[in-house]
Amino acid sequence: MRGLTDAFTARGCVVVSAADGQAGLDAALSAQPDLILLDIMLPKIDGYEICKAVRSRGVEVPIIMLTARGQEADIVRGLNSGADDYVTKPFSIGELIARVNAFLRRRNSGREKVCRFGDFVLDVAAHKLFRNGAEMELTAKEFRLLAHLASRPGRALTRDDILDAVWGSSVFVTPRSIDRCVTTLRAKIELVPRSPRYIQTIRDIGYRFEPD
Amino acid sequence: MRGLTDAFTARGCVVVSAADGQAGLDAALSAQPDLILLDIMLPKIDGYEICKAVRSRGVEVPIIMLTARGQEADIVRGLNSGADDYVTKPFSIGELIARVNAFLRRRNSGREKVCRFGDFVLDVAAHKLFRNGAEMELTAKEFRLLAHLASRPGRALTRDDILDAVWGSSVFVTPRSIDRCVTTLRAKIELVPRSPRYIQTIRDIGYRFEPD
DNA sequence: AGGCAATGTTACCGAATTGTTACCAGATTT
DNA sequence: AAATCTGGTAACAATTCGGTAACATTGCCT
Repeated sequence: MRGLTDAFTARGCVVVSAADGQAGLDAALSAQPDLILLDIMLPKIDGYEICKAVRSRGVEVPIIMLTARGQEADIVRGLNSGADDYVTKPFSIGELIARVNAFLRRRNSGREKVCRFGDFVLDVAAHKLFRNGAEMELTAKEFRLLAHLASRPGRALTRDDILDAVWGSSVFVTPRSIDRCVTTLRAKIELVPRSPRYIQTIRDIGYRFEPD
Repeated sequence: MRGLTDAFTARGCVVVSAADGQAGLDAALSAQPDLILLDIMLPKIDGYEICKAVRSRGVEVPIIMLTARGQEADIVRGLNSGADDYVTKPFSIGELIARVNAFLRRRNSGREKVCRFGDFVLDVAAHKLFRNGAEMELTAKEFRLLAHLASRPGRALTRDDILDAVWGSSVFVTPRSIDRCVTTLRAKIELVPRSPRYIQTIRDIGYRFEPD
């Protein structure tokens, strides 16, 4: 669909297109797009299967299906295989763009890549932490730990959970390594490390990140 | 639209419906729904305005618009005023439900379970207990005990059962440890620990948690 | 190879939690 | 009514847990 590609590139999007189902699936998994437009009628693998395959890999990116068929059963089937929206041909480019925007807007407002707390800004993508606009030095472990805590604000995280996410499930380290990392991290971000405001310890459980 | 209300209540949803735009706007802001179905053609205020009004209050709940009009311009306008999806009449209930599910599925990933009783809120995910909004300090054992009791309200739990769930099947402790923990827990949450309202003892058996 | 920073490990300390024991009161039984 | 049983609870003891300093190790850079 050259027309679609042109329309979106003209709007400043970066478009990756694929000729058939298998190629599209590979592209979806490797290119990590912000949104997927998926035609149902495809050579080799049909759109429903692609959709399921993508979702089964844990990819949660919005998927909008495009199809000539307008039967209710198809729509239901499409949405149930993991699509988020469904547009039937013929559709106008304008409508499609509006729907795409609706998803992108949502994503941008909801899951921002930066995380704010107190007078800190944590930019995960850039791997940087700022306090009042000034960049702070964090070690790799400290950063990952902070990012993981901050990504689940207000939730109690067990030591195992943290170990898994920050150190990786395969490595073996003493659970005390967490404490040590927490100590150094607190020394950098907490005003009073002895009575932490952000990284709270839950005795016998683990830690909890408390924004603001 | 009685048909819609019935269809969703039948599927276990709690439905709040409103007769006109103003009422709907009020309801949307006060009821804090998980999703809004919004008819465009409404008396008093039209759907686009409602949509903008809801969004301008910072409410980010998914909004699906329902309309008889299928013109591209209307669709674009709807999505641009903050709607996430747009369904044109006539539509089938099945399709609508599928679309609703697509949004709710997306939402449900970060669902938190809290447990309310009296003027307490027990937030297991955050590992916190609140009384009238004020956080209370509980020790790990107390918290686990309370969470276990509260997760089986109104049921008689044997000492063995509690020992297993809270202390773990592998550890060996005197059954009296339960009593001690119950005592300290009651001291914190019961108004009159001597005649407990929530944690009742069943002689010769164990305890029972009585919500409200 | 040497130096340096980051990270993991161990040990010790203090504090808080938790288990145990003992004693008491009320209920139940004989 | 006395004996007995069960649970509440206070007091004490033991244990556990997390903070942190000191030391060891790893890996990288020159």
